[in-house]
Amino acid sequence: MGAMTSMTIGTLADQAGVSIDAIRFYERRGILAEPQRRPSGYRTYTPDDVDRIRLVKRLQALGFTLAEVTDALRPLDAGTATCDSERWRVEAVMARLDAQLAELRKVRRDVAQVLDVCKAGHCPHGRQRSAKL
Amino acid sequence: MGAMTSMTIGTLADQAGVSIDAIRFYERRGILAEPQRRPSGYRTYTPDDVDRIRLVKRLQALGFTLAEVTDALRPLDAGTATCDSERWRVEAVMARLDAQLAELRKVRRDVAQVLDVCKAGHCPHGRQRSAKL
DNA sequence: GTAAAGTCTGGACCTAGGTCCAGAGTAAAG
DNA sequence: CTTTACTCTGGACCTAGGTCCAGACTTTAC
Repeated sequence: MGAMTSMTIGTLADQAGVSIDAIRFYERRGILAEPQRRPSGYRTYTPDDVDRIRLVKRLQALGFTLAEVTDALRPLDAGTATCDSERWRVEAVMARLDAQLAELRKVRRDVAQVLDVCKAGHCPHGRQRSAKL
Repeated sequence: MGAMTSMTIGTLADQAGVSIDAIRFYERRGILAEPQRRPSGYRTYTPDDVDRIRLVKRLQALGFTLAEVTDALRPLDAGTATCDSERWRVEAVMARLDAQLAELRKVRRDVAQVLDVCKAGHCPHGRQRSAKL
């Protein structure tokens, strides 16, 4: 007998830190696969779904749209696709993450500079001070 | 006489890489200050406005909402505030950038791992493979 | 001086990503 | 069993961030 840890939508929502409505919304959008149902019609989920949603939220927080997340996650789905045929998607995500990392570092550097000027007492006020950003 | 490089909204839009409508929208939202006007009513802008919009777009791309950007940029505006009184906003931005940097690195590491498994030929298929993410 | 291109205001409309019912059935606790 | 807590479906509604008119005026190019 397997681990058998299956949960209802409310529990999943709590564990993943999203709303019940959001979960049903993700299902409609295809971000989450159609879940198993009890005879009553109640959806049932596994702990994997918690991880899935958490990952979605992480990518989303980094600026990915839900459509992009769906694409990015496709290699992890449906056994029909092979790793070779879908790997490029993951690689695309990596490329994007790297680009974002670079941009983030640049912005950070620029903002740090503003802060330095500020600390040094040369308050960059007036409408012409943002030239360096 | 000053540099006198002033431009119309269309030029600003081109240079900053956004639409004319977006600029007027930013103005309504207070992200951009009310610009000078010609007697005709035409808005006129300076190169500083190009930089301002570019910065807004950069922060936005990193996941900041327009409201947050407005807050973050307040220290750069209106001469009434002093550097000391507004510096915390810039520091808040820095904190957020650092947090994002950390998160980005983590996600990157996780995604890289998926890719490794993939390359090693152990295709992580089926609905239970995302456990490590 | 006239035509073409640009700008003005104001409001309607759009997509993404959700939230919030209502009305009805299901599950769990006492 | 009854009460209380969940969940179901479907559709209306919401915010953010813009886009897209229409009708009228301004500027630029010829």
